[in-house]
Amino acid sequence: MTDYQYDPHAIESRWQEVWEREQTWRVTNSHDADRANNAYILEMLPYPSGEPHIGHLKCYALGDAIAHFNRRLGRRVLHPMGYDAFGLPAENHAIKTGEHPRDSTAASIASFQRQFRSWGISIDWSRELATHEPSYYHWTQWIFLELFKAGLAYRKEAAVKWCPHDQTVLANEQVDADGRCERCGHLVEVRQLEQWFLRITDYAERLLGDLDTIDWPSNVKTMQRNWIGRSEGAEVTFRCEQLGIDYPVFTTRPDTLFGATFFVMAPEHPDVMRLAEGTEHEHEVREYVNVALNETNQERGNAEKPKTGVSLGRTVTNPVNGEQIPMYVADYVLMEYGTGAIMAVPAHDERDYAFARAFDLPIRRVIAPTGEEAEDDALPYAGDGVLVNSREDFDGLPNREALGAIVHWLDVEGKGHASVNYKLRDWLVSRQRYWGAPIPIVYCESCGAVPVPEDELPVELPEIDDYTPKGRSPLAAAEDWVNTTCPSCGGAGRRETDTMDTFVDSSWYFLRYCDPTNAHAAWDAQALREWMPVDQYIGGVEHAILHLMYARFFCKALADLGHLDFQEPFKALFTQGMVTKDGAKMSKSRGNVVSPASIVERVGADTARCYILFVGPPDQDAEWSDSGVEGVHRFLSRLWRLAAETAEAVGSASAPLVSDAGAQGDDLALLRKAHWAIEKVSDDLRRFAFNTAIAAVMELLNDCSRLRETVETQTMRFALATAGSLLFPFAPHVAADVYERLAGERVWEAPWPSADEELLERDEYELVCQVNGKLRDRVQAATGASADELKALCLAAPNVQAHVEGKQIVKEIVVPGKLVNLVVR
RNA sequence: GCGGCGGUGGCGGAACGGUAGACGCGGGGCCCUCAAAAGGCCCUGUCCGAAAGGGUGUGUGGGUUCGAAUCCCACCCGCCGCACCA
Repeated sequence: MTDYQYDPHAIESRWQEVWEREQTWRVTNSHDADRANNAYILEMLPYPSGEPHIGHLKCYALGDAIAHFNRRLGRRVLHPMGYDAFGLPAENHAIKTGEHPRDSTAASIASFQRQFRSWGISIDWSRELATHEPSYYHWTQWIFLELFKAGLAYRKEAAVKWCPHDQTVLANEQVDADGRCERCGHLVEVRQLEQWFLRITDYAERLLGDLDTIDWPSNVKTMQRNWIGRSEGAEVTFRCEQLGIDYPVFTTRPDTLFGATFFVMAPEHPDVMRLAEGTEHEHEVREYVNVALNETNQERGNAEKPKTGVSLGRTVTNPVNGEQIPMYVADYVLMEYGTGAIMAVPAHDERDYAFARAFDLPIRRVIAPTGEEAEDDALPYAGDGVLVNSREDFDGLPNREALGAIVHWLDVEGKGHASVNYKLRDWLVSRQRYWGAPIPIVYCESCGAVPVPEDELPVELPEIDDYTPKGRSPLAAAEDWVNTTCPSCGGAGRRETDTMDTFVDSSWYFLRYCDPTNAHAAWDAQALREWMPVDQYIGGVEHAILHLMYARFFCKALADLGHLDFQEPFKALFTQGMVTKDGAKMSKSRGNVVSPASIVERVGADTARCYILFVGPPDQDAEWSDSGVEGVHRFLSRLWRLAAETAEAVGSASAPLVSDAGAQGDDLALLRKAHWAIEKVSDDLRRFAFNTAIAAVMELLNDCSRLRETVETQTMRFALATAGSLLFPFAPHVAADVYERLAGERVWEAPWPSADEELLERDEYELVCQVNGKLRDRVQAATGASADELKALCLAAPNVQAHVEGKQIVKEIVVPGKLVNLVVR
């Protein structure tokens, strides 16, 4: 017999050439196709920087398994690939080296393409896109203008987060908890600047409610809910009589209104200086505000910090009782939440209590605990109870009831109304950077901000020499480009020089894949109907808030504008866990990076892909282990060798594969194992349990090895071909090779195998015999045996007798097909 | 503090309320070999025992059940997200 040696590189390049040449994974749009038989499987598109890392390998190995499984089930599968090519890293690289971002991005994209091919990912390359190409951002700009025309994109001056290092503004979501820039780690400052915003807050309620309609991991949904931060309460108006100004506040506790003893405004509140002006506090207030504004959010956000603030020397009227209560400015009140001003109820709020103690302000209890908590007379008291010290008609009411009654009363009096508040802020999308899609707006002295006409799109990025940010967009230096004519009046105009946040680019790319080469529109509605929404989206949990929220928002906004007929872009989401090494995230600084290229070089793509799926549940973090990789490599080697030897013994692979239920002995046992594996792998694939699916194929192969000498060649042929067929979604090259050798066919053209019921059924099984719930023996039982027969079998088992002897059987549990449990005393 | 997820051998991890530890790694023994590599076979939670077998064992303590890693209650620990959000 020939001495066979598994050679992954030869096998992998051979099959990759076939797939390349025949464009095997290409799908066409077919208008009469049944949507239910189409599947859109999508992994988050990579940001092309340097080379792909292990996380990419995991993501695409995972998605590819799902894509292949769906194809083998007979579905038409859309499985495209693209690149999120705009962004700061390429631009920072350009600042450092002078290399055009387009060139460094192109080099990185080429590296990603090479590696995706070398991994054998089943991509429809005809739909490939990159967000920095004018043919793509043409439509990013078009979407922006659609939003602009609908009033969903607007410009306003606002206190914005500014990164002094990157010299650009950031979205709230791009500032981390320490108040640092997510990209470069520098402390972020607050600046008042004119910026472009997208009105995502209009969609807060729908973004929240529709979470219930999608099949997403609960932790991602929770993160989105937290981020949207909905709270119910009331907006209540407090009037400053001295200046004749109304100050609405948002409160979730209108039931405590009678306990409001002072009023606090955020340092950023535009009226703070006006209020203090001319009072003896003016100077002190000015100093306090200056200090507060220079503090980081983290400093201000520290709950342990003693409360600070300054009196404004004014009062407002508490609308429920007409009391004049003093006004303060304090940094514990945030401008971005609610109205930037609060009513303070020290008796029932910890922060207000701390402030009241520090400033010696009155504390009035308006809720008294009842029942078990009646003993609790400590303040502040945030629990429920009955109203006291309020008004006769409210006193004595349970506070939850009083809340509604008070809001109703305020409404009637015109002093307030029920209200819902959200933490979610509008999305700041303008960036003072070069490497992004230009915002297609022209400013005109007489017409204002004018959209660039559709037939002039795309507004292409001009060539510039200096990418260094100087507090304004580098695009401003391209004078020829900036100076243009107003599309509206034909007079002199200046182009918007800011570019869009790259999250705008990635908020709609999944739509473009459906119709990627359309030169006349972003997409054709019919093309979208064939594929959208995405059946299965796959990516890292780090995008739980930003990307996934923005994409949902785009979908809803575009649907409202009549461009889409669905509300949610991603029906199902799967978030993969990280790949760690030595217990930590891989990073260059730690020096624990494992490059996919080096693994593929050493053991081949099939082993790399299989290992990363085998190591554990894909949604959990996985520790990289070189010896674990070797184990998987041994498994694939054994499979391939045994298949090659068996193929040689069979001679011709053209005969049909047979699994005859009439087989006997070891042949029957091996066939059964094969059918068991079919059942197991199919089931596991449906629930993304790739690790146990691969383990099942390993078990099948172990049986093949063990029974190699004793079974018929045709039995072995069937078992090994089945192993190859089942392994195809995970290790496509070696699986295709094995299957071709044994079955003479292309495995991806063969339907997914189905288990033979007759072979799954056994005429005998191992009956577990328990006494008092403890395993005491196992005996062979016939499949159809009655409960009485099973009980008798169990009683006859020697080790059962030993434990039943001399005792009384008080209960018998018989689970046919499983076990008998005898309860004795 | 609030919310989510998790805790099983030396390690990664399996287990519809029904044989805990599949599969893989690591470890041990053996075969093949002049030798090694590669490959193959067997053993491998723990304690008692020569073995048969028995005890014990899924973070801790209770509970439900004939039977609990799994369900319920309380707690401990770890990870992730949010957090002066009015």
